[in-house]
Amino acid sequence: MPEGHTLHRIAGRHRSLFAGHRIAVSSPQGRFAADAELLDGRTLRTVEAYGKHLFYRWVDAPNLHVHLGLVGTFRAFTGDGPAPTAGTRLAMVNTETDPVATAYLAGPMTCRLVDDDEIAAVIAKLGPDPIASRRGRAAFVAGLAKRRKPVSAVLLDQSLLAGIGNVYRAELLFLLGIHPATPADAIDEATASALWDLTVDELRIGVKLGRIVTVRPEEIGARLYVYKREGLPCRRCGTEIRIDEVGARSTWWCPVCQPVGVRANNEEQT
DNA sequence: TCTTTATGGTGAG
DNA sequence: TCACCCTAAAGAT
Repeated sequence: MPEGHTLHRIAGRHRSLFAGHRIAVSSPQGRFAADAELLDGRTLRTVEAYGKHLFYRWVDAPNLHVHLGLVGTFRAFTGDGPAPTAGTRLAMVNTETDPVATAYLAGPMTCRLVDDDEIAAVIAKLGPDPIASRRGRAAFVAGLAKRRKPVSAVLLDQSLLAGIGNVYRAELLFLLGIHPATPADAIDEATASALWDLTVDELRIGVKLGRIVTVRPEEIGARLYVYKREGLPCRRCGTEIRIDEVGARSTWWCPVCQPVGVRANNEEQT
């Protein structure tokens, strides 16, 4: 499910399954039916991911912009896949390859046709995507220094950094020993820089593994340090993990490993 | 068979 | 800050 790593995984998979082929496009649910007709039978040129957004570029047809939101899912199959569910907004089928390839999109927040300018406008509102490019550290560090809100809230701001979601924000702050309520502008430059570097590394691990795994060294069955672990012992110090609301969303932290204050644990820097 | 929950974002007030 | 959108899987009954 969707943080930045998921979208880049989907883009890569869909490029390999569909790009360069004529694609049968339909809307089993019906809500995208009129637009699907404009894409049906067209050749998909490529698929791009930026932050949590997906862009499908076609030959002689408008671009498709998809954002999964909280509940959206994109499932892909090769060979005989299942029939689409009733909620399938968009179905793409490539019969030009053997085995055939199918993708079903359900529950997206956004599924619309756009022109190139609209894609540019979407990207212009986003901060650097650490998966798309390692460049962006300076902009991120400068952006943090300008914001007074708690760093845990700021990390979800896609205009500062595109692709981080609720899991990564909790895990990244744990790894650096930063209390979630720390004002963003109270974080020193070295720590902010380390936060960017760690974000790049963790998101890329997520793309590679296909899921968010921050625990190191990898323990059997353990993927995350704090996310959704309230009341359970911290994997490093045994203290009960806490949960609180930040910006209307839950976040989790260890009160010992992430003390109030600005002291960062820079052991993650190598 | 319900009810709940979710890794997200927008727009109204 | 809150209501709301969207679907599917997991959990409760």
